[in-house]
Amino acid sequence: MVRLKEYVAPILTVDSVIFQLAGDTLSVLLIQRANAPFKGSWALPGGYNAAGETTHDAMKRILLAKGGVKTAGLKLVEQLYTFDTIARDPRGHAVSVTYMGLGKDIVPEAGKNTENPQFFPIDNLPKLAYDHADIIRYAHERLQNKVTYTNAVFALLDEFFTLTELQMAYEAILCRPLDKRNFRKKFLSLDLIHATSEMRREGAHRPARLYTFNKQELDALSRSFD
Amino acid sequence: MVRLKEYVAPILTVDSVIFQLAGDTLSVLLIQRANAPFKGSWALPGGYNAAGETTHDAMKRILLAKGGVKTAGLKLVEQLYTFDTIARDPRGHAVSVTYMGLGKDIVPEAGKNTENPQFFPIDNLPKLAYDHADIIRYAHERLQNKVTYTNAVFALLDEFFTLTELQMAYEAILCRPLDKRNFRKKFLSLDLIHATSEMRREGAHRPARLYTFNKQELDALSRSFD
DNA sequence: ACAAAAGTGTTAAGAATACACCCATGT
DNA sequence: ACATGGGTGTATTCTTAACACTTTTGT
Repeated sequence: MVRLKEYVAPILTVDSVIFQLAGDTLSVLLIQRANAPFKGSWALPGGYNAAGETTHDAMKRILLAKGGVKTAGLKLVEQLYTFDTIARDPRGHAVSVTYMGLGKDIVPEAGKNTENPQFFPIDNLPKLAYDHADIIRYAHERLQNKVTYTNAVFALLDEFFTLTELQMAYEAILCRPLDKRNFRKKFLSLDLIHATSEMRREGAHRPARLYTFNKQELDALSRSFD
Repeated sequence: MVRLKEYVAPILTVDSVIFQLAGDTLSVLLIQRANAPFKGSWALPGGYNAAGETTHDAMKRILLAKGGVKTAGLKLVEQLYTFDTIARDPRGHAVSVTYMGLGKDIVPEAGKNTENPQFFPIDNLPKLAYDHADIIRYAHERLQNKVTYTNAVFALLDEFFTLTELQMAYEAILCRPLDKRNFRKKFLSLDLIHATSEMRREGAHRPARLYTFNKQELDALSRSFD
């Protein structure tokens, strides 16, 4: 058993995978590291979690400082997994708690400590520092699962959206085409969304009805989608 | 941004939820705390994770030291979630990485530092220290999900088992009765198990055919069970 | 012969899949 | 009038759910 007097805690870090839809592709927020190690490399926004700060608070602080993104602008934040096989720091063993965040129209704002935050399409990522490519893959899988048994997509869409936008979101996340008629029939039968009286008209074609989610919070589906 | 020279890591701890089937009920390994805080209370086996040790190694070490259980005897170990809202330690903020372990016929062995490890039926737990009741609830939910989309039950059964035992395992985990004929039809159609030529005879009734899993490792189902 | 658990099939309802044309608008 | 994306229905297959009796053994 570890004696308390000898106890030295491992380094604790937090990394965030922030997703949003850019047009019809899923994209991830990356920063370009300002410091060693991996200085200049692209990486997930992450940093040290000091004593007295919850991992979620650390995530908020670091995301704003390095990524220029306010957590309040995310519609869903969820803890993913804790990775501890990486030697993140020259001082030794580090443990990284990872979070996934979802939002819409996120614009990273440059600040004193931001490290060139940019969104990259998930299927066209630059070479990444650490094991961040693995973390993103893990987050993507989690998101794919999440949208099949919950209403989590709401967090990637505007409050009001068309069924085509909804379908495009699913296609971007699941990386495969879906049948339009079946998609609509099924999704409407799930009782997660309802039509509004509003239409959106844009371009030389029939206007689209706008829908909205019954709840802007995470909700489990009665039966799994797709 | 945190200056490295000022950086003090939070305390890192690891807690394990070890499940096994006792007869036809799911049970959890608990220990009776030997030290403050919560001295004398029942709790999950858990302890400090020192620098230089992965959380998984810490879990193994602590489970053996306090719980008298060798991790090698578990058929499946999986990280659950990282909790950091608890004030586990008088010295301040602590972060706890939790693991779930599944096994069969686990017998905790008393040792120098074991703290009276015992299995308790999940529906009849004593009052627990910390937020451990929440952690167990979380683990149980995860297990319920896991057995519906993977072959994870294998880790709670012997290598050879009867279909009745398999069904009883599912009923214990899901906490509801299942239809015998539908259960067998469905499970056999999933291609996870196969019949052996062996039968088990016990008691004054027809002997039961023994089955075995095709793989003794985690495998995703083609379609979700139940 | 009886008690006890093992084993087995059918039907009906619901869900998933495959698939092609008309509609409303702007230019 | 035409180009563009929005919107809609049906038939088939597969999956789920409900349900009760016969078989094999030990005593």
